[in-house]
Amino acid sequence: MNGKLEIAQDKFIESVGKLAASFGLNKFIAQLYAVLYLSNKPLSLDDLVERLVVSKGNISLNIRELEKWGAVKSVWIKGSRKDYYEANPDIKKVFSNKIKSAVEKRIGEVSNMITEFKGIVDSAEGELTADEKKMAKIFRERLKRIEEMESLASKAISIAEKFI
Amino acid sequence: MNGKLEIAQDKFIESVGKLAASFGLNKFIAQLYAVLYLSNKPLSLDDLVERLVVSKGNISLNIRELEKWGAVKSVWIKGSRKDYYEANPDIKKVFSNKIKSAVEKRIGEVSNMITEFKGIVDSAEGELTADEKKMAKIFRERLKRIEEMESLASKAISIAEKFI
DNA sequence: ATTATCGTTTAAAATGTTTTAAACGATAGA
DNA sequence: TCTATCGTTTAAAACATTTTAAACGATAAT
Repeated sequence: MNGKLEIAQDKFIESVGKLAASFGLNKFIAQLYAVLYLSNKPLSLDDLVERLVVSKGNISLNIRELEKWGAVKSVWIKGSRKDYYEANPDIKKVFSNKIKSAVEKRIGEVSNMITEFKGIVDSAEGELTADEKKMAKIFRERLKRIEEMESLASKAISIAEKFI
Repeated sequence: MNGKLEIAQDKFIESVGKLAASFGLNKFIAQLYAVLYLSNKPLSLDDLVERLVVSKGNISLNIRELEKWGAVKSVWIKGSRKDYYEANPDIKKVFSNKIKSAVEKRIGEVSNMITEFKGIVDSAEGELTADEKKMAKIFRERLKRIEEMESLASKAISIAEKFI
């Protein structure tokens, strides 16, 4: 490959890694996707080892994670025993799917948390002093705000779906 | 405080920590906000040390981070030498501000990255073989997809602003 | 002026995460 | 059947982040 093209690509890969890290994601997994995303042909595990200079095990592990996200799929190449991988080129969809499922999962968790919290507070109501009743009231009011946010997030997801 | 209320609060704090961690954020900083968010009165550093059982330094450090985000502000209490803190109760705004600034920052970074990448690829154009020209073409096409996503994200932010 | 009480800083310890190297099982090819 | 080539697994090493404890400067109280 032409030197400049490789340099350009390396810069890209580096930036993608930093970007992922700044979001608290694993830097390497993003770089792995980046390599496949820029490739004009499916790549094998060994190709990726060579391109990224990391262990085979690492790639194996993270490729499967990318597959789970629908960001990468394996392709069969006639006459080769190796597995080949290619990136889902619809990066917009890859991103939005990931965000959507992440948000949905968390909305569920928050919902459970609130239910549990409310339940305990309600069950305590009978045994509370006047001051504690005030506190319980504050708890309920603050929980309501969280619930509002939750429903807003749900709405946001359904709106976003129409756009993407 | 009534035992059940404290248990309820502890569960809440625990869940908030897990939630934050699952987003790749610092678990403790979220728990710190949670304690203040549920409190009916401003709390001092020492109050927080007692409630969360962590070092003073840790709280000092993370409170300032929360202040940066506009999630917490310090309040002055007459007759006390201590600093007191209270949570911004508008949790919706705290969240959306944080998300907005995070996304905006990253859009800028991606934009720079693309510009740089494009520049290098273009500068190489003259010295490329036929195959490499094909590759450069693919790079440009893939970059265009990222740019589309970028502009979509910008649009999403401005739409979201009207809702929140 | 001296002491006590604050919040902050920081180097080191504790903890958590990622990466590797090596062993392994599965399967294709000889 | 035996060997070579795959991808996967996993325990340990490398690395990164978080937390602490102790020292510190600033300021209030005595």
